[in-house]
Amino acid sequence: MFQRIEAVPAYRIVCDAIEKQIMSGRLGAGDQLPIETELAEQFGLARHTVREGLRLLEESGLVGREAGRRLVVKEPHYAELAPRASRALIMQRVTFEELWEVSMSLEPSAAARAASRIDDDQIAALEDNLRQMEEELAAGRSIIALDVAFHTLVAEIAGNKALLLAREPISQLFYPALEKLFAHPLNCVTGPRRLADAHRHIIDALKHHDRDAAELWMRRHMVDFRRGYELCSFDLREAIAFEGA
Amino acid sequence: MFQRIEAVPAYRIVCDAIEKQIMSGRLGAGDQLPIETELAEQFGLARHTVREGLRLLEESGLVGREAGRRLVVKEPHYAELAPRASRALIMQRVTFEELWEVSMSLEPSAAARAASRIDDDQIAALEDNLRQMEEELAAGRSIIALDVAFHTLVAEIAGNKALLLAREPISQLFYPALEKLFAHPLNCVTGPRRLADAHRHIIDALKHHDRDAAELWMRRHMVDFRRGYELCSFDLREAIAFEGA
DNA sequence: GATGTTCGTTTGTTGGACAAGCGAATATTT
DNA sequence: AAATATTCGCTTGTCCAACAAACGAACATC
Repeated sequence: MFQRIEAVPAYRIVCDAIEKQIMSGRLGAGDQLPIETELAEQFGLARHTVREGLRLLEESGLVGREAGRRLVVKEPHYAELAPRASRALIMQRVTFEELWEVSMSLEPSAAARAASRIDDDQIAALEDNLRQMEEELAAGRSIIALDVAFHTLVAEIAGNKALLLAREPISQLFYPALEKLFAHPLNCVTGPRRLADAHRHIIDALKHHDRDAAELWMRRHMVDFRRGYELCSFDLREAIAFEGA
Repeated sequence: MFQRIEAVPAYRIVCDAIEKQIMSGRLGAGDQLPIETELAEQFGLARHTVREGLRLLEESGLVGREAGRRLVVKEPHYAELAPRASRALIMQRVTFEELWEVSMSLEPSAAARAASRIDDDQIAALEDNLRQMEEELAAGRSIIALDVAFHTLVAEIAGNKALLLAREPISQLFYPALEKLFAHPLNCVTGPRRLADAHRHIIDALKHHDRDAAELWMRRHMVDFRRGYELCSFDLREAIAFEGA
């Protein structure tokens, strides 16, 4: 007969109100928010209550602090949204197989699209990534961060904001998976080598604006990744490990 | 020569500290957090500072309030993470084309996977969704929410947590796109009808555990969606409109 | 022209305080 | 005895008042 009532604390209303101003365009990226005392006065609340609302906004990525100073409205960036999503997936004990399946859908088509749109600067950025990778490889250091960065670069070149946002949390989670893979004796030498070679092929395809080749090599690259995982007898259905830092 | 220094406010340290406890498993989903005064004592901070940290945690979805009472640790759910991501995409003025492209990668493979795993209860849920849709259709009401729900159902049946998280923000944004589409005279009648028919075909394929048919029909369904958009001479590269509520 | 001083502004932090909602225990009524 | 009312303690949400630290700007000094 009556609807469920749930009280909304004032600090949440503050957050929603400011968010609404932002989403409606009355506050745009770069604009400064009024100072806390002024907000408190406008809302008719204590400064502290307003501050709690601002913390909510801050964590949602809509506003940011500029070097300890006044809060400014921001466009949330996929790189800030991703960690939260990654955390959620870890807590839900996502498996390698799940991550791989989604990447298998997204990465090849990202490569294909990137092939159509890539320009010289972007080619240079990819080449640079590969060069650094070769250096680290020669020095016997880890290339995992560079690998994750490479794939993000390709996705950025593809120029699809939805794709970028969708794939980043997943991409980040390959970090621990790759670490595990390259720590295994069966893969610690050939694995990174094959990875760099695949990136070489992908870059070549992108350079020639060859959609099909880019897609194909990306697909092979992903399949190879999974095969390496299986070769080491890792369980594809086991939860991805927690990455400490 | 020296690294950049940036002061970290205490409330953020509080957030990070508690988050670390959660991610390390020392605090698991369902556990209650200590009360605010106790946290303040342990951290050696004022209660208010701790509260601000808790607001950050709250917005990140790691803790939640149970009916105004004590905070409990939660597993962030994709349905809570999605709105933030959707907002980010709207602010970045994501286009229909971008959303469609990603969905074109994700939805068909989700359907294929769902075909392998679907059980009777899930079939019933889909059938129920379609039945409701037919009702709304007959009553001349909007079927948009049911359409979005249908696709989310299929993704849930696919049983891939990473997929679910990746697609939901995008799926949500088709809401305004569909509204625009079905408001157009060219599509307000045939559009919803074709949509329901496609869902019928998809359900049939899923029922028979026919991966290929499910994938094919989902793909056709998506292509049809785009075609409808083009038919109405809508600009695929225009930013998706802001959805008020 | 570079460095130091002063000062107002704004945020981060603290302390103490109180009302309201909730759970549990206890008292009261029928 | 069962249902209802009262009381009480706990915890959160909110408020008020205050101060330290960082910053920007204007000004003074060397």
